[in-house]
Amino acid sequence: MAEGRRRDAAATRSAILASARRSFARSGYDGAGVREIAEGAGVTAMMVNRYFGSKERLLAAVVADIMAEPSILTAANLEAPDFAARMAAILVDITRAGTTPLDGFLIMLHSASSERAAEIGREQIEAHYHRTLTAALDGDLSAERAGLLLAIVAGVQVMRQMIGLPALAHADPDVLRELLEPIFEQLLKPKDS
Amino acid sequence: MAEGRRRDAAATRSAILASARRSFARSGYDGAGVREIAEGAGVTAMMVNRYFGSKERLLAAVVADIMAEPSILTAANLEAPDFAARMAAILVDITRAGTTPLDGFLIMLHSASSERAAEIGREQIEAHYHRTLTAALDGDLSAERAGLLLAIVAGVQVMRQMIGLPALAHADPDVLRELLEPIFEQLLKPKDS
DNA sequence: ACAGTATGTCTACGAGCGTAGACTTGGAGG
DNA sequence: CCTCCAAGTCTACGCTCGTAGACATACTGT
Repeated sequence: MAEGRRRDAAATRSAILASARRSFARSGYDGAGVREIAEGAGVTAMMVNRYFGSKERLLAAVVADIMAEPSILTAANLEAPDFAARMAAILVDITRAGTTPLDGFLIMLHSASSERAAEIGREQIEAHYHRTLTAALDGDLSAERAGLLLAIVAGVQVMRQMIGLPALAHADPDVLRELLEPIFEQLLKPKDS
Repeated sequence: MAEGRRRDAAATRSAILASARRSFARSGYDGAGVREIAEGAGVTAMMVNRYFGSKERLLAAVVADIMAEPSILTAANLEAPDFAARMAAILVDITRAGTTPLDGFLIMLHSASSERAAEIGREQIEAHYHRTLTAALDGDLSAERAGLLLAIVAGVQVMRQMIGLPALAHADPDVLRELLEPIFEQLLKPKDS
């Protein structure tokens, strides 16, 4: 087991959770193995099941953990007058090459081929991101506009981090920000029928 | 083996290719099994390897086959004056619930957790979609704008077909079209510095 | 100091995966 | 008609996966 830690249940649980988060973000639900996750936490595979019951329950714990954290959609950001600009800046920064801070989306995207994982992701995305964003939008069609905003966030993540399309992955962040801002602006501003 | 066909190499090859396309689109590269693909083609698993060498080579064949087909980015569409509207309409129609006509993106998205599959997908996307679209755009930053367009296409696919976010999956197609069109317009129109 | 329990490990299982080689069978040409 | 090669199948391999139960060990309360 890990050197620094000896027989600390809470710390072990956290270590497994953190390792699972990294592995799921990198390889998706199916791609990440319990043994690999355990090794990343400095324990054996069985500890995963001891602490979380099963791999599926582990994923649910990871996703719940992530959703509890602040995100692009914090209240502070949602109420700011320059929300579009903030959102563009955060999205570009967060999806830069070599980093995976927005694990929530990434895990779900990588895991979406697994039926069960997709379901867990959909519930969490809808409950946290989509509901919050919809509530923050004024005007008609707020649910659809919120959905499209999330779709764009997801798409940028996919192309920059999963596919690694060079034109986006290696683009000048300022350029991307300037291109994305008016798009966000367009979806954020009230739509009256 | 299949009833209607008896000992026809070309037909068997096509059947395997078509079945693989369905399976890869549904479950991704890792999720789809060779036995399942073979069964969908009415043959045994070994035929897959006999005809395509390996599962990886089969994926490459499927992707190449898909890329050779006409897509949103046909020359006719690219040159049309109302390209943004066309693109929005096609995207919405193509990602409606229950259908998976744009297998190319979908397979790649579902398979992106597999390192090798992501590489195959990136090459094909860049060579076909991104290059074509970039060339069709006037003005500055055409590569970045093309990349963002593809990102939005990917994002809408992800949210509607993979995640199945209800607000998008069950939305009125006309509403989505109207929301997407100005966004595409914005990225398509020349950007001069 | 010692017992008891929480913590962690070891070995192993059944299943599914991609793949390989030997075998069988159908169907067309002489 | 009969032969022979393409077309397809069968059995099985080595591997990895998630999971289970029995076992070992370190900490803690008394």
